Amino acid sequence: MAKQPPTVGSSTFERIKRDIIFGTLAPGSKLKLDDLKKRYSASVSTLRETLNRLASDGFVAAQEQRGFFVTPVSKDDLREIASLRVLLERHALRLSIANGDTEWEGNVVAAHHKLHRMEVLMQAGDETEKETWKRYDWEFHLSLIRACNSQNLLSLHSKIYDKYLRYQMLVFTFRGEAAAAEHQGMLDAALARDPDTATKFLEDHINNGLTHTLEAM
Amino acid sequence: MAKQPPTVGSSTFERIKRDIIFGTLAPGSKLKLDDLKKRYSASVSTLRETLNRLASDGFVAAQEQRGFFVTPVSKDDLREIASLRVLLERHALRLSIANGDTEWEGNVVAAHHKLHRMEVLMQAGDETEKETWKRYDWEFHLSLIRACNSQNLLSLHSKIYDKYLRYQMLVFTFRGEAAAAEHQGMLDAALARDPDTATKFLEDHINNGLTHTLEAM
DNA sequence: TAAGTAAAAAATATATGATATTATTGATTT
DNA sequence: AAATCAATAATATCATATATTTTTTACTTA
Repeated sequence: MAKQPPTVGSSTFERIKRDIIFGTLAPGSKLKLDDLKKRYSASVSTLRETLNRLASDGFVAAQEQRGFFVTPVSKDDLREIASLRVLLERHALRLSIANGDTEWEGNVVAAHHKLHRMEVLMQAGDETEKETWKRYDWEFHLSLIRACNSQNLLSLHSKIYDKYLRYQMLVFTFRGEAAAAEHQGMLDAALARDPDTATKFLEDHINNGLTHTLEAM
Repeated sequence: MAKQPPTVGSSTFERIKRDIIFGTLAPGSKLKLDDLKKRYSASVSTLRETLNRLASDGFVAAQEQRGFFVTPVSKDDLREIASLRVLLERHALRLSIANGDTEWEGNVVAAHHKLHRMEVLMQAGDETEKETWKRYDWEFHLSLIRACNSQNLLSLHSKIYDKYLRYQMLVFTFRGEAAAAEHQGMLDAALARDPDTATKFLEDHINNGLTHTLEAM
């Protein structure tokens, strides 16, 4: 029962999305089909499908008759994204804390453990694992809200998270101890089933990250 | 300076989306490329681009190697959608009431006027204008939150609104006087710059609609 | 008969080439 | 420098072709 190999379409989608999030494809740059064809070794049909999907997700801007561009960035857009992330993730966290069972707690603890290990490493100056660290960050935040009991909410949140992530990657700098403390605060409050404290830590966490990123832009 | 004719792609997108929202394409049904080709007179490539976009928006479910389906409906999904609409629209309404200028007020009043005219008509038993009525409903709700000052929020909201709309169309019945009163309440509170009352009316409005639809399902 | 399996048919995923339309560029003129 | 127009490039769309995968049908065997 091996997982079937991903189709050209879905793997191209992931690759382009990743390249946009991690800045390999610069904000605002033109996405010429001919270039992409070489770069991702896929046909025009496949690429157009992919770009249309990414456009719907907001990573690509499609201009009728003029083709596709990497969605540009701006401070205002970042502020909007951060604010939406707060709105969605706070809400999901509250629901999750109210609904989560022991299984959920276990997953949260596990996710935090992995993230924390990585944070210690990064604070020691090791920056080789940026991507792993970001993945663990995502997994921790996701684990916290996973018991919110709304697929639609989780799906919306993950889209916003990815957009937020792009801005973080754009000006990459590690917030270190502060961010780690906020994560710890969220963990403790979640396990203590204290939604007010947990959401307070979350809100600070996102807003501090926002300030940090805005300053670096 | 005439608006340029829409491309085959975008008009196909709108048509299929509309057919899903208004139930012409039944929930869960298979979307065979060959059939769609005839029905919308577009090529497979164009259709696949369209379906991929709709999949990203959640109106179509794409199953790898097995093609596309109209996203199924369920009571739980509807509850999630309604809850998200409350979350997003409440938030946007608060921001909008805080930011809106006189221009905004004018647009809100105008949108409500048109909606109200239609509501009177519907209460008199005329059901021929369902689609116009629904458009005016959308325009009124949009006008209220338009001053929220966040493109991202508006865009998220419009996607959720459309999903909610599909459920309403699915079991179409007019809530009549009650809904009209809630609209009036929102209008008055918005003009009075009373966010608490306005969001209360909004929340009731959506939740009553939800109950109404759930009962009819 | 039920269950399983192999062959056939249908549908999808992907690629390519062709055409019409639209944008962009560069040269030319005013 | 601005405006114009031809030449070039790029996109949007479609029709076809092929490989793969699903689904259906027919057939076999327990």
